[in-house]
Amino acid sequence: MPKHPDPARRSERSRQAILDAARELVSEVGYAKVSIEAIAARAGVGKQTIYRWWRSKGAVIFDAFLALSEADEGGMALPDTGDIEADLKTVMRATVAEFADPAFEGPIRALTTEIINDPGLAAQYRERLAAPVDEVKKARLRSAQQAGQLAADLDLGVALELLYAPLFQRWIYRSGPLTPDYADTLVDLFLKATRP
Amino acid sequence: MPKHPDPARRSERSRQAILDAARELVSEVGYAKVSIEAIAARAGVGKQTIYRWWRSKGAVIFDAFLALSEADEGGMALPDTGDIEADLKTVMRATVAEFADPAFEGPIRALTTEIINDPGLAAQYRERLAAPVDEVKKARLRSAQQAGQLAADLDLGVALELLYAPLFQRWIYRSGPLTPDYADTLVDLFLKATRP
Amino acid sequence: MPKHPDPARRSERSRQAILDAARELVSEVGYAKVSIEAIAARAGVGKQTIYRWWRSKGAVIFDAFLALSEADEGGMALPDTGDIEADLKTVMRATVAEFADPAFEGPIRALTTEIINDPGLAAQYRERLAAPVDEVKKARLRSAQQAGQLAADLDLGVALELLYAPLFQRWIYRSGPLTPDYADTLVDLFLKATRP
Amino acid sequence: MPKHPDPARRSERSRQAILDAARELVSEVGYAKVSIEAIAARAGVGKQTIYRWWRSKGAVIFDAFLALSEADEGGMALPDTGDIEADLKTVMRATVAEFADPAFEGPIRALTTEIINDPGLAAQYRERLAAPVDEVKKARLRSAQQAGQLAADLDLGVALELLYAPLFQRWIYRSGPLTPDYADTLVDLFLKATRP
DNA sequence: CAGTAAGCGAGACGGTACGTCCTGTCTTAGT
DNA sequence: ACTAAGACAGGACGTACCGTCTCGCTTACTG
Repeated sequence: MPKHPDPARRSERSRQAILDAARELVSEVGYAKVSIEAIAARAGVGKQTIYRWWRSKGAVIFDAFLALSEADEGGMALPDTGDIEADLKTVMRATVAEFADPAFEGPIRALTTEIINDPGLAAQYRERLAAPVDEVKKARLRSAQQAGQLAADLDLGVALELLYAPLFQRWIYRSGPLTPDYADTLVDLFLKATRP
Repeated sequence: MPKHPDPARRSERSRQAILDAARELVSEVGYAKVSIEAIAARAGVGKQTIYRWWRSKGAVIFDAFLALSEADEGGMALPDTGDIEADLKTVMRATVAEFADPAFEGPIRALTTEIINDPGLAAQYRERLAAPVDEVKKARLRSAQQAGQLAADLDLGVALELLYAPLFQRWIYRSGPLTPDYADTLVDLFLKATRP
Repeated sequence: MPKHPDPARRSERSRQAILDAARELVSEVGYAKVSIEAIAARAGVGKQTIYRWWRSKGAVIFDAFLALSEADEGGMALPDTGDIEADLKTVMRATVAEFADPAFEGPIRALTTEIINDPGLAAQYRERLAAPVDEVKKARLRSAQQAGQLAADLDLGVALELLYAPLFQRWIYRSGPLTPDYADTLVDLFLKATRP
Repeated sequence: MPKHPDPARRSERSRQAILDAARELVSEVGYAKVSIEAIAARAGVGKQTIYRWWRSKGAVIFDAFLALSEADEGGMALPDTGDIEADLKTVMRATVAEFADPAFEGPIRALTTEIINDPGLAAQYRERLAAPVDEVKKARLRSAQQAGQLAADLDLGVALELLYAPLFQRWIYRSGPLTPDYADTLVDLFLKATRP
């Protein structure tokens, strides 16, 4: 049985220093070149303190960004003008812009890399990062559904996949440009596929 | 000026030994734990010989799997019974099964990891692995298009994304089961989105 | 002012457990590989309890063996048949045998290592371990002196050095065999050097 | 079978840098506080290069001092005025002074520590450091023997032990002062024990 | 006879060093 | 010229301990 340290004795100051250092280092040198040694040194912390509480470099960095995103969780909401097409295009154009933003690239590619190879991290990602965001998106779709703009029997989970996955895949493989036009195209196809 | 080695003098025997060793090691210990040293040792080759011809571990392993897949490139074709729905469901169910196959997992996740972080590898992937396969798929869609089963103005590249990306995303994030039903659902949505 | 803990409150049970654990560990893994952490763990004791009462690993282990040897201090006496040559040969042969005993080796080499590098430990060694034993030996020599078998002006401390140091040095450097013959040779030389 | 690296490929420049760094560090911070990491850093050498050629810190430092002492091996000779008592007193007083010299202490205590616990090192010490020196001393004794000043059947190895070991033991245990008088006393006892 | 201060087991902490592994470069011999 | 072999400087790995530092708990003295 793996022994877990007692969380009650955990030093909050060290935890914060580690997460901060991890974030800084990732943005300075890139995910791949971050080492646990460097995080420990930057945080002014013994390496053991990292190994005591995280299983891997990926887990630390994941936590670092998780903590970041959980901070600004509150004020998330999608526009709801009643016009589902207009609203989705607004949102998808914003998403496309976000994916095209170079500052966004590094950490997210790194994160995705880790998630691909670590099922545990994937589960955490889904539950703590993706799920809350998806829930907000589903709320907007549900509203449209009740307004009769989307098929009543539409599975909203699958719907989100249909809408977002093409964009995601194109971003991963860099297999095409991420433009507002592309966002519109995806919304058009999505609406055609999901209308009553 | 970087000196490029003379490809004419390249030892074919060493090249093969390296690619074989790379393939074996990936399946034995997993992508992350494969090292260039280990490949060299297994192949009975000097490390320099690897560094001379490849830029990174990722490039070697990519080449190793590329060579493998280029071997059986010839006989690829999709069913064309005239019934686009049936044909797509057949293909998508097969694809779903392939993604769910554990033997398929390791190497592909590793490959995807590399592709995410290396634009050069991504380009190679698209051109040498994805493009030929996509062409075959597009041929089937074009046939349906000409039969009036799909919208005439449909962009086939986008179409492929719409069809396959949801599956791909679900596989990456392990965010849902990969079942025949799911394949059917995707085909249904796809056909609804793309019909004339 | 360095604060000294109050010896009155010292837990005898912990003290014993620590000394026992130290002894066990030394004989199990050898002096060099014993750590204070291991002693504490084995003794079921907090590390601080060791640091509170001892200055170093060496001090603990020294104490452990000291306690051991002080236990059987009583019944020590050298043979006195009146024949100093025979008596010394008996004793020296026994000493040679003791040094050649593998079970004796490990701890004593370890102890000597510590003593060489720690003057404080050396002093303790001389006063608490060597002195009592030397006193017994000197008593026998004094008896011989009074019987006119040894020079009246012989310094008994130097005499003991002359008798035992060659053996000790040979043992340290492993520079020659430790045999009964060797013991006899040393006694012969000693007696020649010290007779009236 | 332990694999030994090929000595032919060994870098002489690295070897020298390591031995120099080892010597410097020992005299700067003392044997116990020297680490292999520090030697490597000071020498501008990878740790692996040290581990490749030496088994332990002790072995490196031993080699460092060995190399040093082998440098000035040539001009060693003991005085031979024909008066063995005067000559030995000269030599022993010098030896006593050497042992009492604080600059001499550190490294030699450290060396002795290592030798005690490592039979391999002890063998090297005897063969490469002690033996040549002992040979010179034996030569002087042999000369006295031939002049009829020492017993003809005296074993010169044992003789050296008788002469030097008491001093050595007193130095190790710090069990008495190292003075010229003490040197004289030892010579007197030695000559009494070994005269014809 | 409570109150309090010590010693105690436990173990997290900032650190240092360990010995191993691998990287990418360089050198030597052998085709 | 290219190769197999492998030494090299460098640096990160994950582990083991160091000696210090809280934590609550128990125990024994004291007011």
